[in-house]
Amino acid sequence: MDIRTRILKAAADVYASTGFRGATTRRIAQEAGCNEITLFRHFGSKACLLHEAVRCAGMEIAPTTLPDPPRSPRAELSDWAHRQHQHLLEKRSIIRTCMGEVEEHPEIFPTADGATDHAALGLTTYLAGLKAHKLTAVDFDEGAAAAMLIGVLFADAMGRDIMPKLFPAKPEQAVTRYVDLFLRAIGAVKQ
Amino acid sequence: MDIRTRILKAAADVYASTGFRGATTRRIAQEAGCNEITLFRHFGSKACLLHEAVRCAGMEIAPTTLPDPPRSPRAELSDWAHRQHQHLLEKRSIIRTCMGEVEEHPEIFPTADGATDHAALGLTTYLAGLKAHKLTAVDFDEGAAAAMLIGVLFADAMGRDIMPKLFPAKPEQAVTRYVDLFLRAIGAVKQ
DNA sequence: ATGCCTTGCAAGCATACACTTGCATACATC
DNA sequence: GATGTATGCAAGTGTATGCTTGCAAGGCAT
Repeated sequence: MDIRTRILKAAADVYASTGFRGATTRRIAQEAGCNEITLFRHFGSKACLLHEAVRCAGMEIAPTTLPDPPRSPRAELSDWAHRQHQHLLEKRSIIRTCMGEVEEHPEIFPTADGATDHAALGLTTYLAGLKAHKLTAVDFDEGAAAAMLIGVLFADAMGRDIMPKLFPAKPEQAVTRYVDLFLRAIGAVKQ
Repeated sequence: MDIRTRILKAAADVYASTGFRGATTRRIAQEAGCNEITLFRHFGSKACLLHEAVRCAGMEIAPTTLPDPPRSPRAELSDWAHRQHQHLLEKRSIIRTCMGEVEEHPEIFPTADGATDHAALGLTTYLAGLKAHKLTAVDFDEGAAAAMLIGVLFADAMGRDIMPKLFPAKPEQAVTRYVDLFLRAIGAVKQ
């Protein structure tokens, strides 16, 4: 692997587990298996390195999309939710660290082009499509509904390892149940 | 105010905005308006001080309870949800910091006696009561439902200031909509 | 072979940190 | 008045950190 890539990965890992202050240049260099100076030669400063490392770590996402003409809400939403949850679960460490430091280092937080915003937009559009195609029996606010589904997926992925009482079920089972509840909440027509 | 209390409050504030490493004894002392040594004389070490400060900051909670024989699900759940959300919103800073550092400092994270666990238990019990009293039209998993409502309240409170696209509505309006969706999800009987 | 480019090594610098020591000052209780 | 207790001030210790400097070793193209 390229040394630059190795450094970026090491920086993201160390940052995820120790935060900005804890991610010392010495430790990142050790984790990357290179000399400390090489970091500075490549990225100039610790701040620039971490900034880019977090940006790249967030960019690895393969954004799951929902079909444009919705056909089978249950199947499509279930598939989408499981993928989103899986992704959040894998990245939970760096996401939690980023969120914990967003007030001190807002510039390091991937905001506008973040995956979550993208996911929210996609889901909202999909839900609007559901209504347009008469696949729901009741009226509801797409924005609130999207926030609700994404919210519970997010909270579950962030909290299940540290608050096991709140999320006792296994990940896949839990997500399936969330989707079930969600479908009923938006009055999805059974197929 | 007692100096000990002042120090604890200052420690919690500084910790909430800068994390464990960022919460230097100098800055805490400055924030508390006392000498740095006083911290050590009272609490022995920075770790002990922060541990107790976070514990106390989390303990300030006035845990909102749900009525035992449920009567009006919409009114009761709405009231409860708004209170929970308000509380999470007020404490979002320290909660985010705690979550971001839970892997590095698990001992500082208020777990078992935490408010969230308590809230989850109370809500689960309430939902079971709803089913027992035939106030719901469909069957559902109380645990998953509780996680869903708490999850979205949590995600909203943690994320609305840093991901405004995901949570565009005003807090109270958003919570009301979550509760509406939730009531439909659990098939709550209209009253 | 020469020169360039990347990387490594050793050492160091200025700063900040947690924490300690010694001493002085106030205040309250006896 | 004497004594103990809580707090403050000044100074310092050892360590860690971000970052720099100087120099050498290796690969690679000309």
